[in-house]
Amino acid sequence: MSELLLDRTRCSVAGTLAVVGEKWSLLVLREAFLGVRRFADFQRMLGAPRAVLTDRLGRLVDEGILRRVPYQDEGERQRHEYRLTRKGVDLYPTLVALMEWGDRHLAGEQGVPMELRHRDCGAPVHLTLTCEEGHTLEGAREVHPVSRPTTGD
Amino acid sequence: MSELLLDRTRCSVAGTLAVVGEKWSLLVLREAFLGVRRFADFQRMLGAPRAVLTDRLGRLVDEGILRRVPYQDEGERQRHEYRLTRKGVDLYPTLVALMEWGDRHLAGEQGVPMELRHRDCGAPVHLTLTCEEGHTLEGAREVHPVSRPTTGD
DNA sequence: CATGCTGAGTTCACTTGACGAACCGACGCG
DNA sequence: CGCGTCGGTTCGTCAAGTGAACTCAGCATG
Repeated sequence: MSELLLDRTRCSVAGTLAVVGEKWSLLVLREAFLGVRRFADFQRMLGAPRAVLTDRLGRLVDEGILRRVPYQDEGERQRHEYRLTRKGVDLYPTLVALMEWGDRHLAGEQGVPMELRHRDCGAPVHLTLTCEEGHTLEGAREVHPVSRPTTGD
Repeated sequence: MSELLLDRTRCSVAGTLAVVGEKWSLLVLREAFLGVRRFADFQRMLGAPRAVLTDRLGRLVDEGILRRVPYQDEGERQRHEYRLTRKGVDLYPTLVALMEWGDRHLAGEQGVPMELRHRDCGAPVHLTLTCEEGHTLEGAREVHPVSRPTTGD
């Protein structure tokens, strides 16, 4: 029960959602992981309103999740494209987690829309909970949350 | 480049976000994983407007992620509490993924607010990408997405 | 040189959603 | 009976998302 009394204002879940929890943000990132880089392509793939897309891309750049990189096609003026930074690439497990849940609980009779394979061996890839001792955990019941309020003082 | 032309309307990321992507939904679930079950406790921990909380809880129940369970304290009338279903528990990796990203990229000088430990051995728990051959992947670069459009017909 | 096209935005009117405070109704209690 | 609590609902306001129209730079075309 003591867990219920913890301060959760600094919770990292809330923090992350404050950064990427707005509508379209995670879908923009999904596209980025699938190789989309240009404004028009994001727009075409997502169908999001342009104003929202402008805002989300700008915000993700501000947060250091995407970076704007200039490029110039032949016979075209210079434009810029959006690429994942390290910080952005680190969001990959979040997208995989969302995808796996949808695959398990929302996929219709057509099966899952997309599979992730290990580039080296071709085997399907999954997210697993593991501890630093090397054990594989089956689920949330085997995890014990420990609060660390203001450690170090 | 062919990836760019895939149909992504059935994408599981989008599907999952349609279910739990609204504001507060994932924070409600965070609280549920930390043991919160009652309306008033959700409200107190989150500070969300009551109308929104009513809506989100109802929606999560409709989606089969939470279920309403009647209970009765001594000297109290019967009420009901909200508990995670199997489908809800399966969202745990999503929350862990969000938390780990926040821990890595948003934690200030106070360190991370909460740690997850293996209940059995006490070691810190992390999400890892693994393939069915048992390899541990370092990140998104080692994953190859394979579309499976309308398999089976 | 005027015209048009394209990518990337911006502006605008409209609808939807979030917010916070007030109100409601069932129930147990003194 | 009046009071307090829990779990909601209602309401006015304000922020956010939506889609269509407009803008603007620069290359290309006639």
